[in-house]
Amino acid sequence: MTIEFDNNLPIYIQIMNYIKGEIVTGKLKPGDKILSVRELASELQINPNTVQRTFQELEREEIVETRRGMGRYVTSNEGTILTIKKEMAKDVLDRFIRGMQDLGFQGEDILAAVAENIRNKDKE
Amino acid sequence: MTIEFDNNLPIYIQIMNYIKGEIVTGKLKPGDKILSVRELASELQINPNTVQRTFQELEREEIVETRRGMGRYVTSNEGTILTIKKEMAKDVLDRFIRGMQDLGFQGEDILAAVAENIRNKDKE
Amino acid sequence: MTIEFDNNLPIYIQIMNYIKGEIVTGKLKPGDKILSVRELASELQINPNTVQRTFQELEREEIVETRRGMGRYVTSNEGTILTIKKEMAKDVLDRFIRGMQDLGFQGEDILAAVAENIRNKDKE
Amino acid sequence: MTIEFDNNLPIYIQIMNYIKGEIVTGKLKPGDKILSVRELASELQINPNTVQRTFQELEREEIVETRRGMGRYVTSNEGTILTIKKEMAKDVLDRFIRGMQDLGFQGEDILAAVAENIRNKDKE
DNA sequence: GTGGTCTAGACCACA
DNA sequence: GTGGTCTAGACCACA
Repeated sequence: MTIEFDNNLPIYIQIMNYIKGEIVTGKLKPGDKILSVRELASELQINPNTVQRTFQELEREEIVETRRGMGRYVTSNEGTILTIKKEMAKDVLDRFIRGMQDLGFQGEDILAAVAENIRNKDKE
Repeated sequence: MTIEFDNNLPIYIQIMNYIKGEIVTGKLKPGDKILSVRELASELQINPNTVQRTFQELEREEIVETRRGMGRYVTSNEGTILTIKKEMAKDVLDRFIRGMQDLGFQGEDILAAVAENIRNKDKE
Repeated sequence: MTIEFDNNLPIYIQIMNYIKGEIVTGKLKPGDKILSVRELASELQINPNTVQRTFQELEREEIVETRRGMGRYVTSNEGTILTIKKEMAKDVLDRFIRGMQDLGFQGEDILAAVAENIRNKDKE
Repeated sequence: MTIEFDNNLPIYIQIMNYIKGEIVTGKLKPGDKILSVRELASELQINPNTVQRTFQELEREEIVETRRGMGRYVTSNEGTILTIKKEMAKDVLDRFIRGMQDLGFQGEDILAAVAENIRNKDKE
């Protein structure tokens, strides 16, 4: 497991996004055990405080739960996971549309740009 | 001129984006004079130093030029403007595609989501 | 560490040049930790904001890197350092040659002037 | 007459250097009449105040003199011109040597760099 | 502790 | 008037 950190975003947010991605795409399944703070910190070479904060936030969103003395687990509540996935997707999409509109692109232009981008990615 | 500031991004970045948007969409044209540091600061109700920083960054991107003692102007180089517009669009688009892929969406799903979003926006 | 400030150049530029000199001459080595903003500010008796600006510029030139919450470090990329050293030397040299030519000195005269200057310095 | 202005140096200094260069290299001779403030300002497309300041400084250095109602002239005192030429050359040279030393170059290295630079310029 | 941002306000060089 | 620099000091996010 490696994450390429981007200097503009707090590390704890980047780890959060990474873990949420794993859960939302099913690579981490409901009920799966998660690495401990220490394990994750040493694997990513970052400060345990930072990992701690990541988990706090994930718990606040109820996508991760702590079982006393047994560690942390992906929530078993699949509804929560689906909701978060939808929220994240809406967020990404809205930010995109707004960004393109700020640059002066209209509806059809935007769609065309996405279509072209995807076609190019497929060719690679 | 008003900007709704978003707490997550530094103010000077938000003003930058706003001005770049104005230039890139042609609302500010090549060679146009830009508000002075003091004018913009008082209009936006923020500190002149913050505006100063905005302009410095815009200048570094060569989308704005300073003429000593005479104020700042949108670059007359239309090529620079076009380049920046393309960079910004690519950035927005790539970030979007990556974001959707991280959530487990594939090419066609992404396109469909954009299409639906645009159709809904049109109805509003 | 002391720098004699020259009134003609902004302080933050002078500190930049000083630090770049330390790096380029190997007194500060790749990967070395740099004084923090607060430390350097108190040592040089100048405002932390001014030091902050120095570091920002050094970072933009990629000769210094920030590790969040951990301080700043000389880049580990020795290529970058070498490139900057060459750029700086070219700059100093070109400025010199141009200056002498503007005064009406030709190639051999310039060389002779340098040779004499160096010989005199050696005697001191 | 055109000067490529460099954004880092005040315009009035750049014009000063230009005129001093003309005098010191003999393109403007002792006793020659100099363009008026208005003429020079319109030719260079700059503010007359700026030209005015240039001339003030040149007069302070006694390399230019005003004759009441007749305009400004290059000093007829050739000694003054020679002195200024020497001062300027010393300045350029000292700045150069110091710059190279700050980059870690020693006497012979510096001489070699100059020699090479001149040889290359000759080839062009 | 460390850097990043921002305000408030001053002073200066330049045009 | 216009931009550039600097000080003083605050507050916050991050590690």
